[in-house]
Amino acid sequence: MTAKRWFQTTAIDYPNSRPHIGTAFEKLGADVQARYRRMDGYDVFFLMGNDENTVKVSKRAAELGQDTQAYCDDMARQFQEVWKALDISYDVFIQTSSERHKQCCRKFIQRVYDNGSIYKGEYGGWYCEGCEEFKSDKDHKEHSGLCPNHKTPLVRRSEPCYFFKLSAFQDRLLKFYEENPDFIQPESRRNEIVSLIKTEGLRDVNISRQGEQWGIPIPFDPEFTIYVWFDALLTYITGIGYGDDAELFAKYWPANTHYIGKDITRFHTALWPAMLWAAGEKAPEKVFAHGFVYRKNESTGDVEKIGKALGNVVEPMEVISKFSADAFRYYFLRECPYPSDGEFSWGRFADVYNSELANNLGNLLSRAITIPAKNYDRVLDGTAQRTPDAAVPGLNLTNFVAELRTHIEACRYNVALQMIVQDFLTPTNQYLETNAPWKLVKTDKDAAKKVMFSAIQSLRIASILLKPFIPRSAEAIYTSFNFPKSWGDVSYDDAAELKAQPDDLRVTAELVDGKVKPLFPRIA
RNA sequence: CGCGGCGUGGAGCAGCCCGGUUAGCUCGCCAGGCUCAUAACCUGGAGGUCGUAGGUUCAAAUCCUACCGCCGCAACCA
Repeated sequence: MTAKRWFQTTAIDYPNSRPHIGTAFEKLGADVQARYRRMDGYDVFFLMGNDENTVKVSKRAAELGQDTQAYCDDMARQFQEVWKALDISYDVFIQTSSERHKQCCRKFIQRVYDNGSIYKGEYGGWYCEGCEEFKSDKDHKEHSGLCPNHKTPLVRRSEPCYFFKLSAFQDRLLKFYEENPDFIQPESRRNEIVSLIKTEGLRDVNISRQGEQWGIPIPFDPEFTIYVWFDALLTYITGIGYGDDAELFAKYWPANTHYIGKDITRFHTALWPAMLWAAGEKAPEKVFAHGFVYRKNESTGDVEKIGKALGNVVEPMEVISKFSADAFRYYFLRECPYPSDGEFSWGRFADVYNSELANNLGNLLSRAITIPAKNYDRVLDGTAQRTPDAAVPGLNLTNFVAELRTHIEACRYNVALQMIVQDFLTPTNQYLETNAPWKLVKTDKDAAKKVMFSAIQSLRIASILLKPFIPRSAEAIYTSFNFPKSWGDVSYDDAAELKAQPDDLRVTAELVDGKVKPLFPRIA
């Protein structure tokens, strides 16, 4: 019984440098979706990986005097170390240099060849004899026909190669976009691709390289290797058993969503479906192109693209080790809209962290734990079997959760988090302020108890709503009290109603001298 | 005329598609309250000719036109 399955992927990364915060942003957004779907009972398969069969990678390894495979394996280890530190809940991590991937690739390309969508031709381009490689038309234009490295004239050169008949799929693609308006998300990206294809059209693409040692040899002509893009996209199906596990493949394909960066939208929305069709497979259901994270230069105020050239790379580990994985997750998910672009600066990071995580959420938890601990010896007796009053009475919880779901499913994580904070957590703090249980307890201990019972119910709901975003902290909140349902089983629907529980509500959090350890210590 | 996005109080954003109460939110700033809590929390306040110029309309941040400025993509930069 697999009523609901959910197969999602992120783009696979070039391992020629360690992941930076922009790379992590993509994985984060995908991870929230995976966690959210799991809470909803989906059988989730989340695939990630590294794209290793490129000349750049073998060159980088050579620079370091390392064996290419050993270099790739080490980078794969380092990437996964970062993803694990960020609590990215992937199920499988594919290295394209793995033998399994290569074998499945060969099967795929052979099938496309047999189906007549690959032909041999000549590729012409601007070649630098010093670099021994082709330069792009852009390089040619920008450097007035000279090699950017050698400053020598580029020469026109052509060599035999294999082309994929992408142009043959143009009409089918346009029709597909029309019939599946959600295929490319967000909408702005869809418009971009559609107009691009309509105005410029699609050309056949060179999918081979000649005379390379590193890469996957083409089965029907081993003199050539498969061009990285053709091979990289195939990760999405070789990772779920294409070519060697028909059952697994049938279960998960077509993918529900590919999460990618906006720069590679055309590969995923034009080349990829066409490749699949050429091999007799279905296109994926959706491609979500997220925005980029830029770096705000704190001294000049300029917004810069992240890159080694500018020396402004921030590594995820730098943030994680200084603060926490959840702090990292929260900042990017709350501050940077996934469908468009966002910015990072340490100053802004501290602002968001302090105001929302420390002051609003963290402090609320501290208040909710300390008052029962001090005045009721941790136990709110008489609350068993009773349904608490709403701490946020004006809010229709059912509608609220439904609206949050809509935002999460559309990857508007920033909007969802804003709603949780502004429409739920802040009002809960206001509720405490209005009812002042610390004062009320002196005159009416039972009334004060009811207030706390309601406030703590808000924390139960908030922790569930926050679970996909900041899993560890959400768990810490939930397990600070004896809520009956086990943390692993909670779903978003559990947040949609105020719930009674069999036992009296009790504070189970660990206390030191009657105090809780702050969930998010303020950044000074 | 390559494609796309953006320009709203000091900073960051929402609102615009489907024009109409005192233009909303977060941070910062100022004043007050509270003291359970992580110098946290709550209330109030100052601060905006909604890029510019026209147009449509009883009415425009919201629709139309032109212009200015910033940014991204342009088929191996997440």
